[in-house]
Amino acid sequence: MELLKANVITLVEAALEAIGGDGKLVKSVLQPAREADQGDLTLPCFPFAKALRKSPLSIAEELCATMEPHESIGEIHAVNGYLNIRVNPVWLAKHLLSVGVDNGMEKPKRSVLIEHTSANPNGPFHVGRARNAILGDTLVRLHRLWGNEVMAEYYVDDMGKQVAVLAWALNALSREEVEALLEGRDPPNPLWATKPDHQHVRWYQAAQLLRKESEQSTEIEKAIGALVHASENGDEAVLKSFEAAYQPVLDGMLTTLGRLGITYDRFTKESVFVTNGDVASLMEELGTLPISKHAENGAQFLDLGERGLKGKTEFFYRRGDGSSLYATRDIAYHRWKWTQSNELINVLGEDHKLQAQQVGLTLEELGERRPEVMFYSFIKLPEGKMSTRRGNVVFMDDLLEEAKAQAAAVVNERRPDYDEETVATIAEAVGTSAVRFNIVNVSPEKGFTFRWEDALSFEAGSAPFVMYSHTRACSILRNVQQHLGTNQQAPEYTINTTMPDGLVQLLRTLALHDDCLEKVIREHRPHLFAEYILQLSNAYNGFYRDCHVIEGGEVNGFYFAVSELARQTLNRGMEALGIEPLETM
RNA sequence: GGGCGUGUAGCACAGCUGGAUAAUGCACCGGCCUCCUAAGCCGGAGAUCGCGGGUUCGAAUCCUGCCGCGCCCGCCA
Repeated sequence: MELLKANVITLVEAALEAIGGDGKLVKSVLQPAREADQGDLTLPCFPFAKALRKSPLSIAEELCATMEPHESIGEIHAVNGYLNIRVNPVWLAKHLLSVGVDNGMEKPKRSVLIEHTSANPNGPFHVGRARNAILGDTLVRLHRLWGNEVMAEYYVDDMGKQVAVLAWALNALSREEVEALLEGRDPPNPLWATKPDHQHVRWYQAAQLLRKESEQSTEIEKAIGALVHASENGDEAVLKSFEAAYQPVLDGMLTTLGRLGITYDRFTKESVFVTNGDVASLMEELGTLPISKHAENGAQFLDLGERGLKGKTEFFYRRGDGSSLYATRDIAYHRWKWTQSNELINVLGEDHKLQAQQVGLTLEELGERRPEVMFYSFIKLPEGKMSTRRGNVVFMDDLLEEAKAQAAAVVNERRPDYDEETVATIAEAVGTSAVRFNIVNVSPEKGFTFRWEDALSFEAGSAPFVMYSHTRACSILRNVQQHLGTNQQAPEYTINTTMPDGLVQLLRTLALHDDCLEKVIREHRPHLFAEYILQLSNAYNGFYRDCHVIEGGEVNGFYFAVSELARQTLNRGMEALGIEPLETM
């Protein structure tokens, strides 16, 4: 609890000095207590034992006796060599109700460019791709909650082989040919008959089949190769035809993402850096670097082994035919990004680790900084890796439909009096929130296996659990407003000196909000904030159990103020996690 | 073969800038709706923290060796 630490650290330092210790050590040793019943802060006294020639137990006891009192300190105890400090709930309540959950840390306003999703626009969004978008969007929202200015950017790969395949197929194959080729596969879900991503992907899949298995595969490969080559040389007609091919697909993907509340501030096309000459001049500049070398056929690479890269150290940035590679364009893109913002964060799959390192090292070689990267592991199905080709994918559109249907069943069961429209609204919010939460809730670097029963769990530890706590707080607000009638003035209150356990726990949890958010922003680990919001909901439920805001026809002003602070904090936190804060459910 | 990551209760997952009794959810056992929404609350049971060594007053956490799993090691994107 940074708030308490800031208030008591000088007292602890003074106490340690008074018994002959080095006060400067306190700063690094004084830490949040591990268990809530130990207190809020703890000072393990073991590190001081040697210098003071005393046992940690007696040091803790001496410190306990020496410490000056402070209004922020509720209790202080020496236990087993630890000095445990518990916050004074009255002081904490006063602080929280006057300045809010702000813990007093400095928050210099930063401007951050976060690039995420950036999926190839060649087919519908599937759950495997979703981790990037959900983590990225959550990171964007968390930064905004912290007060940073954020640009959320989608880098559109509009000139690679994948787009070329799509463009070629849409041009060369008729609907009948496509359907004939795909016969025997799962037919497309009729629900998405008008969604272009689900439609156009059929052409892409048919083309992939032809490339692999047909007799004309070499000619097809040649045709596609020519398109790729033309696009890399900035051929405007080809780039236009690419755009015509991918844009409807991208739009379809964005519709799906929009349903999850994921939006972007800007789309930047890869081809821009080819057509505007940035890539060409970049390659010139790279060629002047001392670590740049030539291959036999004229291709060029940097030898990054000299910069500490292990394993394969040659990083090719120019092909033998003089054209650029994806990574080259990525470097040009990053140079441009540095002109847009002074802080860059990329959300990338673990398969991009090597390339991110190559790009990062190259940027440093050019005198730029390397961007920060949040890596995540892939989502797989219980049956194994997700693959469009083998047909074991879960499309996000299907998942969201299923989530909504299951949520609707729960609502119908629990609230039989709700009308159809209300049920639909709640079900949509619960479904999408549950899906998002299921994914942000686990640490990104951990492998993730998608399971329907987990994604659609509506119990404790899920988004609906959080949503439910929030609706309770909303319900209290409504009841209080009704109680106050036309006089909407919030009731006066004094802070009780004795507080039920649930209330104290809620106050302590609220006090941790900024500590957690600060860490999450610093380390790019959104799941920690998800865990915090779960804790906060749990704490609110405890408060709800112990403290009746309206009792005997009277509104308890103090309880109401705490309930409102919790409601607002929950609400903002939910927004930051992409959980829809419903008022009733 | 090399690099990076990961391994914690039946399942899932937190903790990993070293600190006390390893947190949480699911599943399991028991209790709570004349009282602000029971999608909730309270209690119980369940863990050789992958295995072996080392550093330390103290190791799930740091170092090291082994084992399992994932990803990467294209003049692809």
